[in-house]
Amino acid sequence: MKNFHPTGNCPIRDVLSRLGDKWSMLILITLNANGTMRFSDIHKTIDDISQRMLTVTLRTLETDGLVERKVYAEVPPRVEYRLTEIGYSLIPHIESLAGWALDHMSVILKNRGIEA
Amino acid sequence: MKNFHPTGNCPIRDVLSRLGDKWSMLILITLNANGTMRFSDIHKTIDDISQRMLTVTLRTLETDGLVERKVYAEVPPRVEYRLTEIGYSLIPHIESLAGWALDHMSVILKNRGIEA
DNA sequence: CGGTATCCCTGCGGATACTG
DNA sequence: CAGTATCCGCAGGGATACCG
Repeated sequence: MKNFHPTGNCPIRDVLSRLGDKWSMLILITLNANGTMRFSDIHKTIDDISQRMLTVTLRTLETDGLVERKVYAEVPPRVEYRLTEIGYSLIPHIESLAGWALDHMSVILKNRGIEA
Repeated sequence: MKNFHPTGNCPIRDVLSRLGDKWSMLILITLNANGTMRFSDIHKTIDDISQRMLTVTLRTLETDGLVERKVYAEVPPRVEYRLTEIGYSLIPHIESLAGWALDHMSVILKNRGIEA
């Protein structure tokens, strides 16, 4: 019987659990689609995210090394975000997942509808 | 500026948010690796999931049409689970994501370590 | 502009006990 | 064996207000 947590904690689960939060993937593909973006640009593009969660999620992505944060010493301040190499390498996999979702969501949503 | 929620709610987000929960992907790849499995088999394979969450997650996957549930009228009861076609079609994308995680987790975990 | 700080609430998911 | 039912804690995340 094959399992996926060989012994102790599984680092794959750990890494993937981060991407499974509400905003990470969306921010990543947004940065990929638009290149370097300012904080306010991301916020305008994903307009239903709270300022707090945008900051928190970006910080996590930065910590993990998926996003690079660049602060310019100007007034008013300017902060730019872009994908790192490793962040960029993740994009195809997210896109493929999104592609699958796009292909199958109509069926899935229909399936859910029957529950009513 | 490209965004990913054209108007109103985005169904892609909706579908993906289900997979983003704690157990769905793990159950799917477990079923894929082992074929048809009984409830207790899945539980033994993923031994740190609670009985409740295994039931709940399996029901959701069944509702979405990713997993098929087959009950045998026996005593003691036997219930078998297997991937549906659509569930099976998702596997490669999960595997590719897991592969990426496996490739990059050492760097990511190291990056996180610096925060201490 | 790009954040922090604070408060608070929802709901995911764990623990435990019971059942057909 | 394969579930339900119930209770409950906690973390994710929203709203609001304030700051350099």
